[in-house]
Amino acid sequence: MAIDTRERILDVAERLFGERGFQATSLRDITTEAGVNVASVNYHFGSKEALLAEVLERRLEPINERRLELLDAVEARAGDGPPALEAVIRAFLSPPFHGQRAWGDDGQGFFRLVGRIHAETNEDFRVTFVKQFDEVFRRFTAALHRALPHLDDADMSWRMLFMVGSMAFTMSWGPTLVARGPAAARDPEDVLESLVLYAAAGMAAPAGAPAAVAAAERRG
Amino acid sequence: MAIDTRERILDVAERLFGERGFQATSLRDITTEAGVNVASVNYHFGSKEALLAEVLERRLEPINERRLELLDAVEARAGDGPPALEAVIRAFLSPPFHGQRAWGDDGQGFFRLVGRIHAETNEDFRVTFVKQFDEVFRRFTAALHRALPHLDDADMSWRMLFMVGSMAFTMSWGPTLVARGPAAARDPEDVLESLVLYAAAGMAAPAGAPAAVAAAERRG
DNA sequence: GTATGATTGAAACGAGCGTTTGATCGCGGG
DNA sequence: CCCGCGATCAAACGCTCGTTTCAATCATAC
Repeated sequence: MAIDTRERILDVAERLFGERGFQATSLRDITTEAGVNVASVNYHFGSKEALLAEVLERRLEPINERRLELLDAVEARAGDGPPALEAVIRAFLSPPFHGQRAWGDDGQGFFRLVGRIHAETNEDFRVTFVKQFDEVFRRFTAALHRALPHLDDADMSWRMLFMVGSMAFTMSWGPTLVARGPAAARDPEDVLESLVLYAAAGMAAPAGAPAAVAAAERRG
Repeated sequence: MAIDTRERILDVAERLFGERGFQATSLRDITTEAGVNVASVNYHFGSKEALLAEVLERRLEPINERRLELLDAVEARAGDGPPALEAVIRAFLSPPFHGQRAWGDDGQGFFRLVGRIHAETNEDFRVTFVKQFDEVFRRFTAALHRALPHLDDADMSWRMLFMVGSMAFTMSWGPTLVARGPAAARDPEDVLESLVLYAAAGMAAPAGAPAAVAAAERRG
C-alpha cells in the first residue's frame, strides 16, 4: 500500500523522536501517523532501539562523510603548515546545519533529535553512539592539534567536548529559543556563523593553569 | 520506619534520574531502592513529574542563589565600570560544579541529571524549567552586555545558549569522557577553570556579520 | 487511654507498552 | 494457473507503568 513503508517509518520516527524524545514516543504513535501496521517496525527493523539506530545513521553517515571531505579540503589548502582554525571548526560544525530547515514550523525533527540524543539514552547506547564518530574525532583532533599546538591532550579533549556541547544544545534548544524570543530569531546560517566564531575563539584561548596552581598564584 | 521518607526518595530519585534518565526510571525502581512504599511518592509529591520538579528545585535554588551572590560581588568590585568578563562567567559557571563529587564512583547523580534534563522532557516542562532561571538570566545578560558592549541582543542570546550548552554537556558527558580516556581525567575544579577560559574567549569573540553578508564579502 | 490526623502498607486498577503470532494479501516466475 | 515468498494485517501476549484504594499503624494532644 505505502510507497515505501521503511522510509515512511523512518521519516515519522525521526520527527517524533525529535519532538518528544525516544522513550516518550511509542511505536504506535509512529505507525499510526505513518499509516502502517504496528508490526512493521519489528518486521523491518527488529526493535525500537534498532529503529532509532537506523534513524540516526541515515543522517549521521552523510554528515560525517561531509565533515571529512571538508576537512580534507582545508588540510589540502594548508599544505605543510597548520590548517586555519576557523576553517577546521567550520568543517566540523556546518554539515549538521545544512540541508535542515532547522527551525520554523516544520523540519525540526532531526535537528532536535541530534540535540536530544546526546543527553538521553543509557550508557550502553552512548558507547555505540560514540563509535560512529571515531574517525571524525581522530581526524579533527589531529587537525586541531596542529592548529593549536599550545594545547595538551586533556585540554583538547575537554575543549572539543565544550564545542560539541554548544552545537548539540543549539540544535536542541534553538527552536525553543527562536519561538520564545523574536529578538533572537536568525537564519540558521547566521547562527552557524556565530557558533563558529564562538568556538574558534574558545578553542584558541590560552591554556589555563590547573585550578590549584591558579589559586595559589592568586594568593601570592 | 525511615528516618525521613521524603528525603530518602529525593536522594534516590536524584541519583537514578541522573544515571538512567527520567523516563527510563520507574517509581518502583526508586521506592524499592529507598526502602519505602510505592504509594509514598504520590502521597508526598503528588506525581512522578512533581517529584522531578522537587529534585531539581532542591539543588537549583541554592545554585541560582549563589550565582546571584557571586555576581553581586563582581559588580560591586567593578563599581561604575564594566564588570570583568571572566569573573561574570565564573560566577555563572562555578556554583553547579561546587559541592559535587562530579565524577568518580559516586555522587554523579545531580551532576548528570542537570545535563540530561536540558535535553529530555517535553516542551511544556521546558517552559516551566526555564522560568526558574528568569532572574538569573536577566541579571547575567545585563552584566554581560556591560562587559561586552559590542554584542547586540541576538548575539548575546545565542552566545549564552552556547555557554550553557557547553556547561550542560560537560556535566552530562564529563563522567563518560573521564571513564573512557584516562588522559582526560581532571579534577572538576580544573575542568571548571578550562570551561571558564573557553567561554570567556568565545563570548569576547568579535561580532560576526550575517552569513549572507560574509559570503558576499568573500565573493568580493 | 483514647481520639485524631498524618503516614505507611499491601494490593489492585486500568492503560499503554514492545513484541509475537498466524492468517492473509499481492504478485512475479514456473 | 498456482506456487512461493516477501509484505501487511488484526489481534493478542505478557509485562510494567503511574496511580488509587483502603485498611493498618504511628505520633501526638487532650
